[in-house]
Amino acid sequence: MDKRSTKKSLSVQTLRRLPNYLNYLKGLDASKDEYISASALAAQLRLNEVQVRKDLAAVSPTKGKPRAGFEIRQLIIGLEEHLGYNSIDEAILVGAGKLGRALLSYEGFKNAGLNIVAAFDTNPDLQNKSLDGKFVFPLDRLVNLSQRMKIHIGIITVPAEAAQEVCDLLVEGGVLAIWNFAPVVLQVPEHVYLRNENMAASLALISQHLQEKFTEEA
Amino acid sequence: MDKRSTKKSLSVQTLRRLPNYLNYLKGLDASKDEYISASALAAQLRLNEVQVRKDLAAVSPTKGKPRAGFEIRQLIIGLEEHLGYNSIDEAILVGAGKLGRALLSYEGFKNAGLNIVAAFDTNPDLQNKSLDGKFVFPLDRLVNLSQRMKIHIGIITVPAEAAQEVCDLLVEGGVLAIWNFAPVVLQVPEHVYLRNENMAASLALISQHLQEKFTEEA
DNA sequence: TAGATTGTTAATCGATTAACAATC
DNA sequence: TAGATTGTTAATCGATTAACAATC
Repeated sequence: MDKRSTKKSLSVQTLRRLPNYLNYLKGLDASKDEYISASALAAQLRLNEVQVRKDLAAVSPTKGKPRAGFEIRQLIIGLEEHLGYNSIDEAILVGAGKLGRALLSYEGFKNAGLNIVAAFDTNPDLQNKSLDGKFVFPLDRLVNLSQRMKIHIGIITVPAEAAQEVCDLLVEGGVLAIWNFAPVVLQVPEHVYLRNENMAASLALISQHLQEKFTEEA
Repeated sequence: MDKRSTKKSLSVQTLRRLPNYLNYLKGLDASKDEYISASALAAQLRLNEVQVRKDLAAVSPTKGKPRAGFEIRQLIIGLEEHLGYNSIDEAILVGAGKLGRALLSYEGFKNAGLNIVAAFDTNPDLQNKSLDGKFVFPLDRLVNLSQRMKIHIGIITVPAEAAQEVCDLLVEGGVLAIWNFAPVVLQVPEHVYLRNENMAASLALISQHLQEKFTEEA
């Protein structure tokens, strides 16, 4: 049996917390402590203790030890495994504007299991040369290249107006997941997983919070 | 009584959906329909009908009409109000790297009630001139300028290692909310609202989804 | 042993969904 | 009137938190 299939699938909420655990643990001095308790980690990250304990129990390959906590090295391994950092996925990015280029040049993706192999753009000035280390192709090469390279992930960083059209091309190119940074609700077929990075929502949360702060002061 | 204080505060989940409603409604041909039903909107956005109806009821200044639905123009007004698009908040951005510049030049923030008034960076090559329409100051001007301009929001787009230090400066500068793009868990005092834009989590969700797809096929 | 910490079971909470009456 | 749609109340679901026994 494939070992992968034994990996339990985690809730969206849990998965959101994992990168934070990983960042924190990696920031620790490895030579200092071998173990960390769920309680200590919870205090640092301002989370509920039981919640952290359950999360850690779900990802740690080894059990936690009473009185000690969880083995940090094992936790890191488990977290990276569950975050998919070991299985590299290949992606193409469409829209080599400012945001697109920021993503193209972001070094952190490599360690997070994402490899952006090529970029696409309609602007002829950007085409057929490298930009931030990735070759930029014209848009009409997308479907063919994507199919031939069996790309799984498409990243959309084009303006809102162009996003659905690009999305359709990616689907035609056979991608199985789309990471959308454009502020539009895209229509995708059932079998394609759509993940929207929605900054407008973040902004709205900040805005609501500030307004509350002011009204309660008044 | 201040009208603002009558605005009910919405749940995080609801707030996340609002930008999608707004995008969709704004994309409609204004001259075509005056009303839209929660059912129709739900179908378009692949959401539950009752959920959409409740969301719309919460933000629409006018009640929905049986047999017709909600008045689109009113909905747009209500959505923009609840998303905070009418009250402009001023922000400063720290870290004029690729991602920082992408945000500096993003036109959409203006309409979303966010005005980035200045940028800061440690790199002398970038300092004391305009970049993407914003003036870039050296980091040691941050606290003073932020205080004097009574800035409410700080945006962090520096590498992980520098993020906490920048965060502390922003807090000292008196910001009330921090929008953090660096992959670190920041420590902020109680009164400061922290919003993490956590792309690692998005990526993990995509990765988990792809793995499930493959294991269920196998 | 005593006490810190894990792991598990039960209670709580909030969000989603279902059921259905009210309305135009 | 009939039927589509709203609005509301109740049921369900899942995630968080609390309580507590097990363990080293």
